[in-house]
Amino acid sequence: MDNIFQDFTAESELFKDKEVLHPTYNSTYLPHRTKQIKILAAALSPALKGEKPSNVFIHGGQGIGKTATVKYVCTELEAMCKKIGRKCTIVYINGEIFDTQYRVFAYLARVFNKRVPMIGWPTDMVYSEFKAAIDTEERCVIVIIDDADKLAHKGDEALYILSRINSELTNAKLSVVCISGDSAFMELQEPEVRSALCEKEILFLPYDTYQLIDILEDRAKKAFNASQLGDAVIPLCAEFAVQEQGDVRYALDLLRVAAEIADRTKSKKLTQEHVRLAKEQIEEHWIAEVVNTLPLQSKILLNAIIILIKATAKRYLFSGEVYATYQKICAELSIEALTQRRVTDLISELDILGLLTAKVINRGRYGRTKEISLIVPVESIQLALTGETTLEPAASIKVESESGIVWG
DNA sequence: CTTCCACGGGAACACTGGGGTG
DNA sequence: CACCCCAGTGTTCCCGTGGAAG
Repeated sequence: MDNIFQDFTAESELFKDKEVLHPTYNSTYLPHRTKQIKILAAALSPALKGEKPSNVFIHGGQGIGKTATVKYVCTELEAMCKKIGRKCTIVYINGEIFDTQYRVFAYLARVFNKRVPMIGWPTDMVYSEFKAAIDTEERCVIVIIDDADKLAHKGDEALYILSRINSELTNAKLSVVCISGDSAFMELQEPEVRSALCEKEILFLPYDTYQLIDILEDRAKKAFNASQLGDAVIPLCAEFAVQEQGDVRYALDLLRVAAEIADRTKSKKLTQEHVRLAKEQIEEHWIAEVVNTLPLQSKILLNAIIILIKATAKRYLFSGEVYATYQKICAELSIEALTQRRVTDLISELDILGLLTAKVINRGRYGRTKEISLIVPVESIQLALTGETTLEPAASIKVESESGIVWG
């Protein structure tokens, strides 16, 4: 009997260093971003003279090098400060994880060795702890807030406070670098906050096909044994990524997954066909991942939507019918149904996640509603939902066009 | 001009999981 | 220990509102 790990022991013929293709890999090779690097470096350079760097607002689409650029410039700055003996601390905060005012300041305080619980204290107390911690000596603190838009709706108070903290500091100086995938987010801030945080503004434009090819070729050189890489594989990845707004991460994922497929099937060469397969697999995985991490109520809602779509064969659904079906399913499962108000929000969340689109329309005499349509295959969602045992009884629910619901 | 439906903002509430104090 | 304070989350309740069909 073979050992179950037998298949995994073989050295890959294709990969030299797979890490390079991973999204967490920090590349210092940032072609086509020299302009942005220069502007950012100039904005932060006052730190070298013990002056306060400008607050910077960086925006542009997903996976086009914003974070990588900032991290690169900051590492360089830190190194230079060390060399010339300046105190400069750079704190990186991901607004998706630290998404409330309290969490941001608690984390910041902890970075400066204050013992602050991650929950429990009044926020202003946490804030004073942080302030006291940094103001003990002359130093420069640069706070990078990545995905600042994620923080914005629940914790935008934090941005406001950070934008004016310097007036309360005597020794230290603090600057904020906001990174946002959503360019509109800063417009929603109060005018004073906006002008304070946007002393410098840097826009990242999506990469075009040729720039993507550059980046991918560099990584591929490090990741693969060159002879195994088929022609036009990289251009194809680049092309697909351009369709995803020039997302490098997506392009690298494609390349990595394609290579894994080639590896698994023991192919001699990495081909375009592998890339196409990878594209499908990534999409499928993504849907499964998103659907599975949804709260139960959203899964029920999604279930209602696919049942309706399959039963009526309509391209668009209206919120009224979706809610009615949702209620029936809840009844069947003996789960308390949420109110329509709440379900409206859940639908909007599914929209943001990218599983469906929901457009508000007015049907005149027939009122206001949301026009809902899935933007991923019904089968994929159904597949992803099959694991959910709670939903199993719902599978028997049948729907008759407009008139209502019949039990099957 | 009315009517209709549900959108979506806002307040208020219940709960949770942590604090500090007497 | 009991007790109240605090931030945060998910929800309900209330309600003003859009805008084309009738």
